[in-house]
Amino acid sequence: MSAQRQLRFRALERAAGRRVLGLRRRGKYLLGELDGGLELVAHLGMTGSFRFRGEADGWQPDAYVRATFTLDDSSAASNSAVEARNLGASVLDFRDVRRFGTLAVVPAGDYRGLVTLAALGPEPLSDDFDPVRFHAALGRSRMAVKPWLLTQRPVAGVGNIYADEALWRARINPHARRVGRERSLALWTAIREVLSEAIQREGTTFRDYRMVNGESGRNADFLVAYGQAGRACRRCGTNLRKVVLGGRGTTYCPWCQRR
DNA sequence: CTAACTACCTGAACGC
DNA sequence: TGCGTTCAGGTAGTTA
Repeated sequence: MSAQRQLRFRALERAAGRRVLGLRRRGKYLLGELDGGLELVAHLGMTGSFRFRGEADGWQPDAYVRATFTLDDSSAASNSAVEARNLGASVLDFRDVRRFGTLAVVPAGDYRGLVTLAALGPEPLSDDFDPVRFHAALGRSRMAVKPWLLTQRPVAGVGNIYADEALWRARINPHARRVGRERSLALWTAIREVLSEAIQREGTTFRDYRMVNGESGRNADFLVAYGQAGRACRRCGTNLRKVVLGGRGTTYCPWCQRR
C-alpha cells in the first residue's frame, strides 16, 4: 500500500464495532461522531458517493466500491438513516472511481493531517459567515479571488462550480486580487444564494455525483457560468470565456466580469 | 506564514 | 476502429 493510499484511508478499521452517535457536515466534509472519543471523517473528493445497498434501489456494488459499512441499526434520527429504512438497507457502500475521496478515523476533533478541515472557514449559510470579516479577509489575501475561495479558508464548501457561478453573479473577475467593499458584499450574497439554490435542487450532477439513494441532483441545468464557455452571457450576450486559473478550468464573462 | 506547484487516480471525450 | 491526448466536481505534500 502506497503512502497516498494510507492517507486516503486512515485507520478506518478503528470504526469497526463503534456506535455512530451523530452525523454532521462541515463544508464538504461529513463527520461521524463515534463512541470511544473517535470521529469518522469522510470526503467524497471528485467522484465519491455513498450508496445504500438495498432491493428497492437496485444498487449493487461494483469494482469502484472502496469501503463498505455494515450497519446493524437504521433507527437513528438522521435523514440517511431514514433512507436506509425506506430502502430496507443495512449496508452503506463508499464508491469512488478516481479514489480522490478520503475516509479517516481520528480522535474527535484531531484534524492534524487534514489541513483543509483544520483551517476550514465558516459555514456559508450560518451567521458565522460574516460579510465584514469576509471583506477584511479578502483584503488581506494576495491571491486571485477564485483560487482563494477554493482554499476553503474564507468560507467552507465553495468548489469549482459554485465559485464560477458566484463570481459571475457578483460580476467579479476571477483573477482579481483586489475587490472593493460593494463587490465583496455582492460576492458574499452570491455565495449564499448559489449554494442555497443548489441545495434546494439537491446538488449538481454531471456524471458521478449521486444522492445516497442514487438519484441525480437537478442543479446542472441551472448553471449560467460553469461549463458554459462559448455560450452567450445571460446578462450581456458576450460569449463566455474559459481559461485555466490556479490549475482549474474557469469560465467567466469577459465583459460583465471585466477588471 | 502565504502562495504556487505537483501528485494522486480513472474514465470519457476528442482529434487524427 | 484504434490510439494518443486532454480534461474532469479536490485536497495534501513539497517547494520557494
